[in-house]
Amino acid sequence: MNKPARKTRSGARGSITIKDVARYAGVSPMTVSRVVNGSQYVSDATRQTVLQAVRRLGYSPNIAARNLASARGERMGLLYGNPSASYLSEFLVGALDAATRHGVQLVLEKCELTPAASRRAVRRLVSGGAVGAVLPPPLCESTVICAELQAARMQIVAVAAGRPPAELMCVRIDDFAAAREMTRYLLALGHERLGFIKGHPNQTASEERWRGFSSVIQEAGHLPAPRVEQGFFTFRSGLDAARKLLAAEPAPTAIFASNDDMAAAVMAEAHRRALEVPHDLTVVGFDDSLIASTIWPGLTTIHQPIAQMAGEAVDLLVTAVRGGKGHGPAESAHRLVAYELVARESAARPKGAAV
Amino acid sequence: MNKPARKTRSGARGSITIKDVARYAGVSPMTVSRVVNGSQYVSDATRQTVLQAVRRLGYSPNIAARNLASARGERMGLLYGNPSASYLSEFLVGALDAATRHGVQLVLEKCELTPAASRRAVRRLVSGGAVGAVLPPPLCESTVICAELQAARMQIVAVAAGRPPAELMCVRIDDFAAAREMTRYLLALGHERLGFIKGHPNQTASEERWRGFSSVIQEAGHLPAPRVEQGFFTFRSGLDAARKLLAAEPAPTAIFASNDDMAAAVMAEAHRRALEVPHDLTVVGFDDSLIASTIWPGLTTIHQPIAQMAGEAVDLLVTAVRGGKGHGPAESAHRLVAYELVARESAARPKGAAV
DNA sequence: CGGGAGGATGGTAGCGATACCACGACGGGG
DNA sequence: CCCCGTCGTGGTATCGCTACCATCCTCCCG
Repeated sequence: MNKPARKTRSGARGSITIKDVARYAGVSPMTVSRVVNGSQYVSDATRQTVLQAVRRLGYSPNIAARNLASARGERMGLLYGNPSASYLSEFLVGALDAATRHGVQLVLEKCELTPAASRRAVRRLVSGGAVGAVLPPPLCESTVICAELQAARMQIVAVAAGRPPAELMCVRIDDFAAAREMTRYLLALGHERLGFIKGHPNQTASEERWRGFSSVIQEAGHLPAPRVEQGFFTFRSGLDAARKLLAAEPAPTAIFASNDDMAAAVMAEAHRRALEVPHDLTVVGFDDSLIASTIWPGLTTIHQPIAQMAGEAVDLLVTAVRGGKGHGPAESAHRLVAYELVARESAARPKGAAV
Repeated sequence: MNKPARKTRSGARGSITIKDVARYAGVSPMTVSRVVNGSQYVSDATRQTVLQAVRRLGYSPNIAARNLASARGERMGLLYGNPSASYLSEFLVGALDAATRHGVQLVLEKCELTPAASRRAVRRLVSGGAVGAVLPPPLCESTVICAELQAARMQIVAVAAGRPPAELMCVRIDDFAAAREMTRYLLALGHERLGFIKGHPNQTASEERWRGFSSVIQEAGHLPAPRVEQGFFTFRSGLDAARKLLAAEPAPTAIFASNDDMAAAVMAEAHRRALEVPHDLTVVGFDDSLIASTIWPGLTTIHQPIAQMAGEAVDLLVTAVRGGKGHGPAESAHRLVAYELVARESAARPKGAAV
């Protein structure tokens, strides 16, 4: 004689289980499971009924049970190793949020850019049970890492690569268009003598940004040739580039740096030369990383919805991993998300310009 | 007739289960479970045997199964909402790592500092199934949030509160001692005219740092009174403070800002006045946040092992939640971790000093 | 010296979900 | 017209672990 109480109504803790849904929809638990997991072997009518029951009851699958039964750990790896590190924070927030939503575990792994370190990181990820990996920049550009991961049969999503290889899943903004918009913004303010600091040549996004900038300049036609310096996405490299740009005669009235760290460096160098930003010099960046809003005056820059991108990357990964079982091999998926030009205090009309 | 294969030897995927350990140790699975979960009802001899078996076999419990069976979702909340935001990234890394180690889920929740927003955030956390919460600064100072959380019967760990209430669990560095060390460092370099920028008065850590600084000054005795300005941990407030400090006659040769954002602002202002750091002015910060190593010259500062602290916070939380069941109420636990003075390029001997 | 308290251990029944098979209902070719 | 392949669905057996009891044994006290 067992105590019969407590099993009369669903789970002990009152949460909705798959059985509740099944009963409500008048089907078997199995069918509910199939619907929830997107199996093809369910009639449309049944599927609708079940989905409605799910919605009505507010059912959400118990992750622990699912993992236990399916023995698929469903851990997603997140390889990081970030030179321009302010990125990571927001990225993690977005990724973690999506992971929680899907009930998968996120496993972090730090990774230097050397081949040996890459291999080690990937191995740790594999032995940690990860079945997919998110690659924020600049790791997404590393062919070594990608090759290693693919050899381990992992799904990969690259985030914010400028021109990702077609066979990889990818989430990014349109760097080219964003750079164009920013450049047009500078021209619209009345700037004519422009300076540009390129990003790290290893990253394809750098070239996209540069292409965007120069395409607008060329279209405008009548402008003096912009001064261009090579940077490497670091504050230090921005400082060097700024020194050269500002030493020129005549100096540019506006400088477009390929990321925020370098833009911050331009501001620092400008101040050292007793140039007020934005009164004497307009400075704009790219990324809207933390430093952009930390410093004063705040940096006009291109906002990347980093958290959202990270979230979508995890979404993509989960879909690929789950779908990869039922359907064919993962179809190549590229996702473009919207950027936004954020105008803060670092950009204004050039000094002599008419209002 | 079922296929008998695959259950002959432990799990399908070859992983070690509790039964393997039990068989190896010659006890029942229940006993193994007790040992692993630290129940008191196990004899020492048995415990040793089991532990040895665990080690020998490399057993690690299946988290999914554990969560399923015990119906304890074991989600930990992480409330954030960070003005000095560069903190968050490293914090998340540490917290997530520890969470993965313990097999608990981390649930993020953003939270403004208003009472209404706090209440909402806590409610979301509760309904999300969190049983404990980590509070990074500055949230750990909010009595509203703490009260709300305690009302929801959650375990709380405050991180990096300067002087935490005794009844809260807490992980922090010794702000007082760290500030003392930094101040002594400045004196050892030969600085005598010092400036200090206080942190936000709402945060107890601010006062600890200030007390540390001034205690060393007082002990030294012979120095001119330091110039002190009130800051609020933001770049902007650091700029204002720096302006006042550097306008003084004679100006200080070294400025100690209560965090890195403000120190970065001091450097910016110094450069604007054509003062070279560290040649003309020494600037030091506190926290070793990202900006400290992003800018150039790099900031000499106090390194807080943020990731480690976040990890310990999660450890503490897990222990409290798990232990809270078998043992008495959680004993108050304060954990002090080691800080480190990181000397970068922003501090040097004062200009006129003998070498 | 017996009975009861309580420590140490084992047995059994799930937790909530999926894997795998079985089964009925179609539909088209031989 | 029957057989067989495929679709849609339900049943059953776990997945690895812990809750909850039942049990045995020891030791203390009256």
